[in-house]
Amino acid sequence: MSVTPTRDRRSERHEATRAEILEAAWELAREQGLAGLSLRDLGRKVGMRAQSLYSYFDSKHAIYDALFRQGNEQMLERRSHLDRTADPEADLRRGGRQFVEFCVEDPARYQLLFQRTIPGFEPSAESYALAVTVLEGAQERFRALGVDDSAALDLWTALLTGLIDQQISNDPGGDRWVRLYDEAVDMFFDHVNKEKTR
Amino acid sequence: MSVTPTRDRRSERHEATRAEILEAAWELAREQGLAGLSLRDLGRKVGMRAQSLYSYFDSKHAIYDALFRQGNEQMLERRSHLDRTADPEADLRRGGRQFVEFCVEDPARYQLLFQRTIPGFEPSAESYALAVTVLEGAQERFRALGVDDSAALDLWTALLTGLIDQQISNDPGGDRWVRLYDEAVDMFFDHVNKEKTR
DNA sequence: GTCTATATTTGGATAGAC
DNA sequence: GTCTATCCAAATATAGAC
Repeated sequence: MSVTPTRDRRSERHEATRAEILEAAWELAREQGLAGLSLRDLGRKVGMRAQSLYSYFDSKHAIYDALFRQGNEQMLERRSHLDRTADPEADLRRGGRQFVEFCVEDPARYQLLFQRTIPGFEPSAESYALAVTVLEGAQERFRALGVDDSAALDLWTALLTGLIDQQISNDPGGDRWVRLYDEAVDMFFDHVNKEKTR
Repeated sequence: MSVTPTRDRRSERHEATRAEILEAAWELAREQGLAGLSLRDLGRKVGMRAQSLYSYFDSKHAIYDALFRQGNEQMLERRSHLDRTADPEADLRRGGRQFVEFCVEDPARYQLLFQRTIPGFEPSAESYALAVTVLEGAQERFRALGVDDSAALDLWTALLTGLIDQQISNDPGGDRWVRLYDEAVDMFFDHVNKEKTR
């Protein structure tokens, strides 16, 4: 008679190896660019042949998908620590700063999650929905602020991504643009509040 | 006795073919992304084998270089039609708008000129210097405005590239972010003028 | 699960005939 | 200047032995 153990040591090991592969993939993406990721290098990094990776992922695409999902989960995890207070402007300020820092701290992740530069890669609808959640959070706070203008949300995202893109493209690892965050947000809220009272 | 003609029909033809190749390269870059450009496709598009392209360019790299140079020349040509008036704020407004439109009208060109996403491609120092010229023009107008703050210039570039990036990434071919230009610039100058009078 | 062996494709690039 | 013929390298992916 066979006994079914409650823990499946085999699949635990499988999952652990999968996680190890993804971690190595992040490192390679950071080192040589997201598009430069190759299965050979990835295999070498985890101590196996490229072909053996197929025991863990169906394709290279599936690896990008898993990375995309991990990135989104990291972002949601980060955002879950943001409390909502009675002051929506302060909430937006903190949310925006967190977003900028999250993006700048790992340009490869930013590229995967928010830019469409991997040829032929489309995130799964499920993962994409996570990203929309973040935008909706911001929109809600704008409404709480009394701003019902969709242009305000678009201007807000443009302001944040402008700082992020300039920081990543022209001063990687530095803070030349990130340090302008408070000033930029002051500017933005001065503008929004002026529009409101018109 | 041989006679030297004043026109060299052979090199004229050579130059014309080079130009034709570059035009085809732009089209391919627009269609399938800048990084997706391949010599095989490029040759097919101009009706020759990939190997024959080597009669016109030393390498694929040399083609990117030539494209980079052309893109910068196009930008400078465009900017040469911008007059400098007695009103530096109006000059900045027009210059910024022109820049946004120039970038948005050809995302592949924007990617080549301003983002660093082609693996291993570094523009020649000469071409890079052209790009710096544009920034210096903006800086000069800020000084004329009485703004001597380098942060203002950085905030200005972040604002413009934020609109551009969002437009290209999230509404290609549309105007969802570009149409916010005037509002964004109003916001910016309100802020700058407030700082000035403090 | 990992390996060897191999298929296939797709790049960039060179040599030499015409 | 263009072609054919080739080379070389790198990449994804599959088959089958162990």
